[in-house]
Amino acid sequence: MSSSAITFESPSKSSPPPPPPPPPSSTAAGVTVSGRNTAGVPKFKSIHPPSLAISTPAFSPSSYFSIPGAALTAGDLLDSPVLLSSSHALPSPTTGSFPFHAFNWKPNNQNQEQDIKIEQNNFTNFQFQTQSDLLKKVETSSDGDVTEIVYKGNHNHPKPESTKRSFNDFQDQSHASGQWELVGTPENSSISIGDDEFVEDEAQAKRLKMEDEDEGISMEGSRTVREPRVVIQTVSEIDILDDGYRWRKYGQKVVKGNPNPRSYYKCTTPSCSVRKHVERASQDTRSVITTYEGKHNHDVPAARGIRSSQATNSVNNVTSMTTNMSGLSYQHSSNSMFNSIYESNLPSSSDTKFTLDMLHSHGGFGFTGFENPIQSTYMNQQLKSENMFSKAKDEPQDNFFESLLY
DNA sequence: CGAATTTGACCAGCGC
DNA sequence: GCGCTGGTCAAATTCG
Repeated sequence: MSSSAITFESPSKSSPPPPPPPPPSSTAAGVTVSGRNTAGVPKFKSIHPPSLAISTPAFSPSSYFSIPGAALTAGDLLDSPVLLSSSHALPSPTTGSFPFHAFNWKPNNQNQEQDIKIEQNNFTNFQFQTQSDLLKKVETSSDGDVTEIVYKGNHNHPKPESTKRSFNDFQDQSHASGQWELVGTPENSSISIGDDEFVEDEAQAKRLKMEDEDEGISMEGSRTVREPRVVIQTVSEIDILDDGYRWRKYGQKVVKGNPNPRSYYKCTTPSCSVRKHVERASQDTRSVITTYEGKHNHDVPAARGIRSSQATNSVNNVTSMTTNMSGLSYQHSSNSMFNSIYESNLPSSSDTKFTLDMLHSHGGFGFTGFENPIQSTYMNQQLKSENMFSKAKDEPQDNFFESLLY
């Protein structure tokens, strides 16, 4: 497999409330996975996960997206947990899946679902298409594979209103926000998506960057093979955000650059090697950074003490709530996020549908540990506002959201 | 009493 | 080689 690294640079956050001023090095806020830089583009220094509350404009002024290194093939991208985001490509708060209405895998905007499927088999026509006048630079290898895509410049129009405001509204209501990022499998492409809401957390960002650079090295040199990794940063008063799985704490360590200890957890399911570690951001103790590593080889454990009918009702309730708050519809088709379809109602591409199951089926984004974290943390944040989240730590396996999975 | 947590020790990778 | 650091192990302890 050809190695590739995706560097994704998002603009400074443009949504209210204005974030604290980012450090100078973050004038073009964003993330880097490979640690590479592109001439003419300021090298950003750290990962800036977007708000889970989707207040994040992933793309806008000086958006930057590059795929340096070797050719990017369908397998490269789709065999990785890469999810590309634009200003509209926001993860579903309930599914963790992404509307790809702003990120078009092919120039043809029609029938994107089909396009995505096609792209899984043939990625030679990969293009990044935005809705803005961005300067775009696409580099391809001799065999036609895209090796690098660089976007430079500024939007000459206001950021389209869409889910962002909805999510901001939602965020305001929930009094909680979150950030998440994806860090790909080392053998594949990787991407992080973020904004600079937490740029002030330099120590954390630096550490994350270092980790991501490691990923980049491993990607290009196959130095190490690591499990797919997903980093989720959320604002929460509690450390342990229930993701539906059962975890056993096996260690705790204070790591450099963060006075807050990092806790290490293993999935308690036999033969499942998924691990995660949780820590609070060094300079923003409200932020909980959860890093998942590995891939669950099992379904979410059955909730204790809840009946399926109750769970069903819960699903309906939360789905409805999310829909109303975000303006996005959500179809819950099974207990797996990857079987869910996230459908955007945005006018820009009302017909966009994207199922992570597509990726999952290719063993790429197959990071089942990710499906529930996104879902549960975001939803937990919603419930937090309703004081329904207070039990999460005390009863991490029995919480409301776990029941949603069944 | 089984499960989960705590915590010090140990190990491996890396830089100097 | 040595020290630093992150990650893991496992015995002891606590919890439900």
